Amino acid sequence: MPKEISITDIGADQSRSLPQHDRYYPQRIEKKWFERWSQDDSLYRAEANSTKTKYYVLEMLPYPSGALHMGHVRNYAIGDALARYMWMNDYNVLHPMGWDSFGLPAENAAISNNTPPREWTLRNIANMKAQMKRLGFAYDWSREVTTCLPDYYRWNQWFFLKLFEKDMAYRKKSKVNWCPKCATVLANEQVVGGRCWRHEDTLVEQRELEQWFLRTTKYSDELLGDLDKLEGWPEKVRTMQRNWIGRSEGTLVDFKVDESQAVLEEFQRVISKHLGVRKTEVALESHLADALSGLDHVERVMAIEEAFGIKVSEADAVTIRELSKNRGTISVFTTRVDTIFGATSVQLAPEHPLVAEFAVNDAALSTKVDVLIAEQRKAKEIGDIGAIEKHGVNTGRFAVNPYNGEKVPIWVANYILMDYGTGAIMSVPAHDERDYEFAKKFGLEIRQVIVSNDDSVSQELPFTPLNGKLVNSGEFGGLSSEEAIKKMSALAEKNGFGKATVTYRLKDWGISRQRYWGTPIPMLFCDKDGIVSVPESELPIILPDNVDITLTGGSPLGRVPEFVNATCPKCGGPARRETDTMDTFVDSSWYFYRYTDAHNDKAPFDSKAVAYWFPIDQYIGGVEHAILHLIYSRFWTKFMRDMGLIKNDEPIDRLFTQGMVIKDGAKMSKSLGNVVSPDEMIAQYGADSARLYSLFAAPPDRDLDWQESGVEGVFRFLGRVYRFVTATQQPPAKGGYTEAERSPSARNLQRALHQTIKRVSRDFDGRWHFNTSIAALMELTNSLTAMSADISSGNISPEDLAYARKTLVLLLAPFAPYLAHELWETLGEKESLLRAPWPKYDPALAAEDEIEIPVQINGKTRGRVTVAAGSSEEVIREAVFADEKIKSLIKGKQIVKVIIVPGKLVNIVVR
RNA sequence: GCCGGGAUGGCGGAACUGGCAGACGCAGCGGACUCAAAAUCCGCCGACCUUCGGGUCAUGGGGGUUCAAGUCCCCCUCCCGGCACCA
Repeated sequence: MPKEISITDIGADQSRSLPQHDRYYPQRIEKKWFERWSQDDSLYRAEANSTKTKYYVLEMLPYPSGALHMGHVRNYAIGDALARYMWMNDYNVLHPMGWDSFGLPAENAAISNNTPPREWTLRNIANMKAQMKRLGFAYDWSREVTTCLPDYYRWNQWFFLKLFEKDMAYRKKSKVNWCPKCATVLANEQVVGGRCWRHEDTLVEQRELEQWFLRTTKYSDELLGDLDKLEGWPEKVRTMQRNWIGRSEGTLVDFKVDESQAVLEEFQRVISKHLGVRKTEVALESHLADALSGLDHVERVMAIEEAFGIKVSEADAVTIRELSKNRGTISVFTTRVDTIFGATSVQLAPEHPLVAEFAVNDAALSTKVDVLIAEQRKAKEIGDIGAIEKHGVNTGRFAVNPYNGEKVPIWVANYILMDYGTGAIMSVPAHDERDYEFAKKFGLEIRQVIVSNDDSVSQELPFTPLNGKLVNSGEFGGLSSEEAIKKMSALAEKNGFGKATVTYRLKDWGISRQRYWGTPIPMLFCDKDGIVSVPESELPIILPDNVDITLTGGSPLGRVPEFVNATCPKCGGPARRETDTMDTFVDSSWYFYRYTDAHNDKAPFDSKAVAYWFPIDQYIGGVEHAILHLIYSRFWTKFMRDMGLIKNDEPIDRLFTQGMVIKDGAKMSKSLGNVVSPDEMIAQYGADSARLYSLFAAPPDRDLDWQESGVEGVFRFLGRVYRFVTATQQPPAKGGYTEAERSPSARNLQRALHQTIKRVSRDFDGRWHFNTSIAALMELTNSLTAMSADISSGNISPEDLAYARKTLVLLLAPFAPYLAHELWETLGEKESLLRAPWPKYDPALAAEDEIEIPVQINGKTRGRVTVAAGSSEEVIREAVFADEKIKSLIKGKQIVKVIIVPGKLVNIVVR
């Protein structure tokens, strides 16, 4: 059963044993309100049919690892403060929470503790939910989403069927990333520097597997273009997504493979063998070579036999036939087609299919290519493909540059990537640094075809800028690079040897996982009908319990015959179920839509509910999801829109990424042993202090350096607030104050309150620097405490004091809800604090009566004068020149200039 | 290499649009209360000089713009994060 946090455990605090009436005693207060909220949390619920403006605030749902850590507390404290602030500003707030509860840790726990994943996960959820409640987070639990339960994952399956229907999900055999520790495939997004995103020490391997893919690339352009619209997102995240999508405009150019040279060489070999001389001694006269190139291979063999009086063996004839085959074209992708007259070779990735063909009859080439492949793999494994030294092999074949008919050698090189572009490039050493380096090393020709328009610019090779003009480029000579790119692309398209195109780094999303604890993919394999989808009416395909989990031997579900064996819905014959499960990022790609209608069993959600709540007004979470979750969920949104299910193009209007929680210079982690448990914090200082400190110690977007002693500080602050509200003496009633009659002390009080209202509200509405909001509340509390003499002497009316107490409590409510609720009740307020109106800022009351203006002489502060607020330049000038100190300082000097910034400062420039 | 973010006291951090650098908090020092401690309250708290009035220097380094620069411009160093032989 779930282990609820025992509240009585928490209250045991022996060191502080003073009478409780004048002491802040969080354990007592928090216990009381915890119990009340446990009985009734209806105020945390979003309202149905509300006339208020909606506000959807969401924190990223956690993986139920077992217990909350301070990073969670910080994340949720930010969201909770915002939710409470919006409630107090009369919005209809949706603030839900759920569990991203499929995933590998549950399987690992199953193996090491012999606990079924389901049980382990649900127990963790119960524990973490109790912690969240203990921390006082105001979630609408009636909408809780748990992704590992069938009422949720059935809709993953439903979506998969829709994706399959629309040809947005497909099955393909391909090279995939494999993490040996996870014993499963990883998406490209889950590989970080060649290593598994979960296992920093584990290198990802490449395996060839049949996988389900989602066509994320269909939305490449939209995913990229719409980033410009997401103005409420951090620039950093948008940039990371732009880089990830990696759009680049360029030109595809087809180079025809020319075999005549290789054929000639083969003839040389054959002839030299027969004549018993070295290959180089066989001179093929050029006319013969030309003649050969026009013949088919049989005619070639006959021609050679006749000319040299030899008999070509059957085996050699076969080789010649192979070499004579037209091997088609090599398509290269380039962003600089303007440099193509400088292309002096074509370079293929070692794993390019053509390379294997070339190597079939060339053992030497094959061996060399294997070395290149090995080098490339190794580099990928270290995670630094740039670190390997450039290496290449000449295939002896040639390709024809379609722009000038020139034959250039075809090489294979270890720095060419198969998975970008076409896996082949044209090499232009004069105008590309990498090609230059390669050409130098292997003695390839370097031919400059772009020159600078500007003589003052250094033209040292490689000359790469785009602002030159073409030379040695036939009909294109003299054009600027930009013009040339357009014209040359157009020519390629017209003549059918290429076209302008766009290439992306983004790949389709491989979602198959060879694991147990995930959503079963609702597909069947039938010997007769092939791949068949499960009929919608049969959903959900339930993930079976009692499965033997091991990390070897493929998908655990494959060992459950009751699961695997099914009936083909088309032919009624036997069929085999897909035993892979879905990537857990599928779960989190649309969970926030489910919150709008969490109990719908007819559809993933009601479109009307989504139309009302979406987009999410404010999403809050760690920057580590900048690519993964945030790109998948944008994709999912676009797909659902195209299905007609929703209207919004993007799921999230504003995104906030909070910093990490650091301790002793490192990210808090179990392995480093520097974790601070929220439970300990709560036990010692209370939930309010834990929350408040996580907001106070640093601006939310920066990393937070956790210092135990800092918590002590906010705890003391809460104690001062508690004492001010509960223990300050009620002043004697004088009654009948008008605004004009207010004592200076009372004016000061009003001013302090309204200045604080302004500062705290500003932080919520703008930049979210809650550390300064809390500092403002501390300053307010300090000045209220300092006014105690004024209060007890009756200089402040009971009404003003009551307003001060009430305002302080209201301003504190988003940050320290337990104490605020307690004090609110102490003040005799009947209305719920969560719906009490946020204090309104009155500029007139916040205004200063008098201000002190610093007076600088030549930019250095030398004195100050006090004038009425809002004084004109003239008044200030008079006050400054009447000041004795200033007078003596400028005596005998020539005044060059007097700068007066009303309300700010005065600067007198003297000589 | 490219992109994004940083660098301010012993520490975490303030300083909104160029206008008193160091708010607020921690730690430290001194004091009050107390038999004592805890708790609480008050004062001091960047460096150097000082005739105790004040003065000089200080926001990673160097230059510049300006009456005035932590803030704007140019150059450089270092740190964090992301991407990276992407053709």
